[in-house]
Amino acid sequence: MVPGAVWHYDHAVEYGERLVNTHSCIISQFDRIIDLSPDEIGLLEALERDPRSHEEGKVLWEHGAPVREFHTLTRGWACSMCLLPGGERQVLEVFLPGQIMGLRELGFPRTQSALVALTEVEVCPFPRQYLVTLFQQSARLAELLFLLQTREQSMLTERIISVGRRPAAERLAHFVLEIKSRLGTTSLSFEFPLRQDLVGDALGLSSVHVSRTLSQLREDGLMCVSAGRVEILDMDGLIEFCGFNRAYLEPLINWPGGDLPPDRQGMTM
Amino acid sequence: MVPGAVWHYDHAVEYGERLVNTHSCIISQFDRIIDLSPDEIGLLEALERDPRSHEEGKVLWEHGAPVREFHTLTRGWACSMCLLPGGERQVLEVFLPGQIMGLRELGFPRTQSALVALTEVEVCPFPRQYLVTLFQQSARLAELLFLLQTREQSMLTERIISVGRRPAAERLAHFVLEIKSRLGTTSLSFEFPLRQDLVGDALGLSSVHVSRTLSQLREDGLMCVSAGRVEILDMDGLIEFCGFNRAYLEPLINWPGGDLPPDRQGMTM
DNA sequence: CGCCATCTTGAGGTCTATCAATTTCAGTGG
DNA sequence: CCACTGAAATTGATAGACCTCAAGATGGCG
Repeated sequence: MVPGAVWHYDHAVEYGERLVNTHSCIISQFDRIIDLSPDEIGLLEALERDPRSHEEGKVLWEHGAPVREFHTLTRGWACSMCLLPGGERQVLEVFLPGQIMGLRELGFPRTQSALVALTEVEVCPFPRQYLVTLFQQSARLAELLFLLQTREQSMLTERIISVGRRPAAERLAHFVLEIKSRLGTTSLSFEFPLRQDLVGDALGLSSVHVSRTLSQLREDGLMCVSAGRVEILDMDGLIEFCGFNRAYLEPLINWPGGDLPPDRQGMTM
Repeated sequence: MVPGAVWHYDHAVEYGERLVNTHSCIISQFDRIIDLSPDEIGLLEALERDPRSHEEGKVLWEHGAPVREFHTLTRGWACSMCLLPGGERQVLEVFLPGQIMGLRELGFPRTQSALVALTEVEVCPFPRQYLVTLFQQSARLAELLFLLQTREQSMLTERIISVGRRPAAERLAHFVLEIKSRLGTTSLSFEFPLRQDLVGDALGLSSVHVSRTLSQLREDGLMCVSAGRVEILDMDGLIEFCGFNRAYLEPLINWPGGDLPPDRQGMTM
């Protein structure tokens, strides 16, 4: 980490259950992957220069809208979703603070999915063209964005595995463990503001079956999801139960810092 | 297109049913998205300098192997897949000629999935480090790679929609139409060298159910999949039936060529 | 001709969806 | 403080989609 950049990080405050940096949510995410120069930090700061609040349910863009801007998420939860002709929904991505939302849309003239706030959120819009600027001004940031997208992609492939091949209970367990891992919390109890119908739409299940299956997981002493919170009752049991391996959430640290790290792909949390 | 680059394209030959460029498979793909300079073409040519043939079934890398190199696919079909503890498989991506395989792995020290040849293939390996070089030497190529990844990502999200919310018949129809669109063939009959168990593993179905459902689609006069070929019997009917919209396969043309194109997101093929 | 992989077909069972009724609970106003 | 309200969650009953197991058909290939 660059010494001159330290001041960016020293105002972190306990915010709910997550350590949120008052200056830059994005940078603290990125900086875990590569060491950022002051110039690079300057470029990234432009990504969250314009904070705006929206209430739960706000549609930041519709499916099929022209792709004009992206948003960084600095507070709250959001998701991308599609509506099918028959009225079914499919949730594609769940966004947590520190993420840039909508990078996937960059390659298209019109959005491939809707973007919706799941809680009250704070987002910072920035124009599409700024990303092009960023690519031109810093090859390392281009790499960084690319790496972040590989992580997004791995979350999508892991979802395909869940929906394609895991039974409902394992799907739910895996989903919750992914969220926990992404939140970076070590606590066995954390906020989880997703309603059951939304979880169902993320995992290809009906809300009724989500309810039943969560009851089952509770009776089995694995986890308890209710009232906007998750309580992990048996961490090891859960990991074992759904075969969770957090490797797919861990892009390279200090890239491209040379050698491959030793095999860290354990089942540990 | 740059005049000096024309010679790269004038040796295209009819190869089976697809137009394959004898000089560079990759470049002809990329060049549809942005105009490439001679320098950029030179950089890209390094990606297919070292062609090698492999037989059907060859494992190019195992799940969990160190990420040391990527492969461009210049002939044949391949796929990425995961094996689950219970022995189930999930096919994640199907690769066709002209694609760089494994970019998704760049962000990780070890591969997140296996890479397997589905037919006899010709692939060109190149070292991981070369991508970093490429990012440093050309911001436009970095952008281009990023755009290609947004397309990969959209194929993954579309698969999530299929597996999560579409019944088996629509899943199969959508999958076949995606392949047809990606092959770029206008013919209603084309090669399709995927066995039914593999299709099932891509779509979260059992091979038995794939067989039954394909029979159904044949009886309904929509399409006929057999003996390594697809015959589309009723193109409009198929598109209507599964709600196929090829927009997610069409990244920006001549990016960043300025204005957004008019709404091309029709249901046309 | 026989062998093997692949595909097909049948029967029965499991998982999940759907529909509908009930409960819970936070918010609201009397 | 308590009834009223509406969204969300739970529960029960039934139906349907898909899976598994197993037997038979098909077709390429030595």
